[in-house]
Amino acid sequence: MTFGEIHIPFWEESGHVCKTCRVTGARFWTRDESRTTCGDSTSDPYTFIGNPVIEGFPMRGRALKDAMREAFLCFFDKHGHTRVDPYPIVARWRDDIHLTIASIADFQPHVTSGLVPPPANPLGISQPCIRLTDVAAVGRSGRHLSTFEMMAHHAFNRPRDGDVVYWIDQCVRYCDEMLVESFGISPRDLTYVENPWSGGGNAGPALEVIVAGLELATLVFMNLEEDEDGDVEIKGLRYKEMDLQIIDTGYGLERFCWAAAGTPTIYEAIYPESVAWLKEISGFDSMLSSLGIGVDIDSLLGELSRLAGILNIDVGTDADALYDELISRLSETGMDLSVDELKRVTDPLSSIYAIPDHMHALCNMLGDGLVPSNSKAGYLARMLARRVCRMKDGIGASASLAELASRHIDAHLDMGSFMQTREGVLRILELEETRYYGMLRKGEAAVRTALKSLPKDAAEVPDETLFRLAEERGLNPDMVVSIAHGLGWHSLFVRVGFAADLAARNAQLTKAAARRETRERVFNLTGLPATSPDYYADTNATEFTAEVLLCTSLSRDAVELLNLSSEVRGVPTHAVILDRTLFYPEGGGQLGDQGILTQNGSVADVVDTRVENGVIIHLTQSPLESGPLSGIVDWERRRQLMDHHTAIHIVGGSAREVLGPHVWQAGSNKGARYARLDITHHSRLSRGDLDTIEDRANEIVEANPPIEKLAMDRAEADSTFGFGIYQGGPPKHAQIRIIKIGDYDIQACGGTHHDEAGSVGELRIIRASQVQDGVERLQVVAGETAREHARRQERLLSEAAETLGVQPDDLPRTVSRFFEEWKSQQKRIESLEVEIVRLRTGGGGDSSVEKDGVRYVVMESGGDAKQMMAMLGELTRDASTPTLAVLGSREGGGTLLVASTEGSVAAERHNAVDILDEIASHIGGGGGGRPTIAQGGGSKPEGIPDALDAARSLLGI
RNA sequence: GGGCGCUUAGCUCAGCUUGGAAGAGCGUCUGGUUUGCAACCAGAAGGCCGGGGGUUCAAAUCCCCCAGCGUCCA
Repeated sequence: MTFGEIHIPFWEESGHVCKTCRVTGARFWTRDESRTTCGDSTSDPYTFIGNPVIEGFPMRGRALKDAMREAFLCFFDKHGHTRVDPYPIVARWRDDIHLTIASIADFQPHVTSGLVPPPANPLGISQPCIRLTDVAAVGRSGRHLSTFEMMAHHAFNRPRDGDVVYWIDQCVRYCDEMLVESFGISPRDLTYVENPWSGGGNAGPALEVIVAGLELATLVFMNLEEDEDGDVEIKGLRYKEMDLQIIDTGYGLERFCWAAAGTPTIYEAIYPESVAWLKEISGFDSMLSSLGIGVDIDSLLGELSRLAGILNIDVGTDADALYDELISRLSETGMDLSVDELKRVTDPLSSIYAIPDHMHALCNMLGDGLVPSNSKAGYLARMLARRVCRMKDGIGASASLAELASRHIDAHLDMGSFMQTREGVLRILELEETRYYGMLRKGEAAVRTALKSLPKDAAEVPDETLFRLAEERGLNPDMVVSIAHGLGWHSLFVRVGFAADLAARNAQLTKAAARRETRERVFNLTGLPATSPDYYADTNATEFTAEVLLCTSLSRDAVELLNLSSEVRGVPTHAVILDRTLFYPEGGGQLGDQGILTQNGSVADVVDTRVENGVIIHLTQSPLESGPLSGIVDWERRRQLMDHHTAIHIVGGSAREVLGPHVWQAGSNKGARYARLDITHHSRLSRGDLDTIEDRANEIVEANPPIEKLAMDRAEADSTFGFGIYQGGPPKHAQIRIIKIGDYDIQACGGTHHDEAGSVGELRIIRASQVQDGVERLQVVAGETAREHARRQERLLSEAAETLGVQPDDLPRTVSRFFEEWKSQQKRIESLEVEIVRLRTGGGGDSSVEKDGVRYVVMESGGDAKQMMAMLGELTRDASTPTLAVLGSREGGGTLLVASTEGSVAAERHNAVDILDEIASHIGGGGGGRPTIAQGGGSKPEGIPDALDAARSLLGI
């Protein structure tokens, strides 16, 4: 028996036989002795279309999903599973993925690694998921979705401890019984295909559950983890058995719905209202009848779906070849139509199908408090919003994005379970749509410029141009071509295969970027026990005694790697590890403590404190011996850090209250000199907004609620307070510390905080800046720093006011008056200079010599380069008097200008650059320019007369 | 988190590759013209070319830093 083969008593008991698929070669189990294919091969078309295989579910859309979900969960309720509420769709408890992509993602990494117990065992769940990897196929394949619910039953086993809930045999029994009993699937239609799974460092045998050509579920038995010394080898990697062995199942809710509805595509089963409405407002049916194709649309769609299920529609596949294939397959079933006709049906239809799917994903993401952005998870929301905008415009639907959302929410969602309000979602989508059209408008100019050199009858846009427009301007090739058509390039089209090349190019760039350097470990701490963090017991304590466990010197490279904050004064030379400490190490955005360690009368300055794996490292400027010492934390600094940290929590709570539930902490930094808080928000913040947030924050400070510090298990904290507590990022431990400031703000946080909010004192939000789209950075000062900030502002004002000799109140008016005056005087100087030039160069004066129809002007003009240029203009611009002028000035180390009247005999006869090169040596410099105008400079102003003489003799005058 | 791009007149944008007199369209103002117009003609005003360094005889243009904005990817 090799890896992945599954022998269980259930097979024999239930009359299953093992077969090998004649198409794919896969091993599969079936009750149908005559079967020769596994059910999931190119020879297994969907047979449930028009002929549902799941019975007893006559409803459609949301009601169908609700009924399916309930039937599934109910079955597992009855079989000893605890029902667990779904997790949010934005995976904020993880730092490796942005969106929840599977039910098991809820329990990674801490539960699956064994660090934290599962919320229940075994458990049943229906987890909304979003996967955007195949987003391009949504709407086209008939079965792809970007968002779906993964129904699942999970069990977590520890066979080594004799703690086994159930394993493969029981899992398959549950699955089989449920499909047959609860959903009325005919046992003979079921196949179980062996398809071992591996990925992300784990592996295990797995079964795909197939009915009527449709994969309904996957049962994964995760029991292996990557290990160099493991005894199982899979795809070149070695694995060993895990302590924790996990039943990881996934049942596609929407696929169950489809199988029960038997509709041509999955979209009609779950979004029937949206599909019908979009067809209506886009005039799809009238378009169809005007097309006059003699084929029944429903049977055509059903046939397409059947085929699309077989033909693998992927991003980057050659669409034309696919269409040819479809046409020939269709004609086999008696449907004759041209590629063009087929496209005119499927192109708008794919949008009509994809829009509800995208809206579902988008509303879920925004409902969970996500703010569209140009990076991270927010970008994924923006991408979906823009895809919808493009598609709805493409099919000529007049509804706005917000209208689409409004209808979608009414038909398919329950806003009550969301963090964001309905108004909030619609408002954000309005903004997104505005941005989208702004981008398109700007895109028009970008396309015009990029294509400028391309002839109007060109057929192809250079690849490089398309790549650049896509990356810099967000214009995909189709958009570029359609904009170009509007601008007069009528024959342009996107070359076949370009989309695939673009995807490949992105993949390559991504791969290159992924080669990230693994961070070097600065300290070698092996064998050291975790330091006792005594600062938690009493955040006001500053003096302590402890034992030195280790003191090592720091190399310059090590100091470099530490990336010290600007608040660290001096360079640390040693790292000191104690058994216990009151020094708070940098963490959760709060900078490390400073202070002193005293031993036998000698004092070591602690300039910063860090932590690695629970071991706290004091960075000192002198070595210490093993043995006892006493330490004092710089209380002034620590107090300031606490002021700032507590203030940041209060401001976060206040911002959420003022701006809305989409406000999340996107990062923070708390030093002694200032603190900043990055929050997610869809618009720029005005000073008025900041004032409102600041006022509310100060109200909270004045209300002086107690600050509770609770230690809790992760699962308990999740269920008590919700996922909002992970403002500071994914939790790193099984036990987490909760900071609860009244009811204003509750977060998991490892920082040091006051015991009462009032201790923060004064709190001010100095300014807001945008760190990325959708993320605003608030600069906050509190306590003494707030007072210092106010003093500093006053000083700036009074200094500036003093210089101008006015009162600070009059500064804005005075400054703008001075600026206006400065500008108008600047103007006046310029016009006077022009006048001077006119006076000095009138007719060339005495320096003018006429020879062979050319006027020669060689003179020392004075003035700077700009004035001289103006003079040259006066002298040479008049085409009726061909002129060659040579001007010199002693300013700026000596400046020489040579110019001729363009297009005249003077220009034909002389090259200004040649003349300049000849004479520039007299001022010890050089220069250049065009044949009709040259300028140069040097470092010997006194050589100007010589240079001009040289010019005269050169010109023979 | 990693790229790439943009910032020039009140607005929308050229100019930068290859350094050499700061441009266009729209808008504004003045005058003309017209029964009338999102009309036409003539002219004018309007620019710290985002900020700061550097290279150069010379920088909107090349290099570095900062800021603001946009966009792609993870």
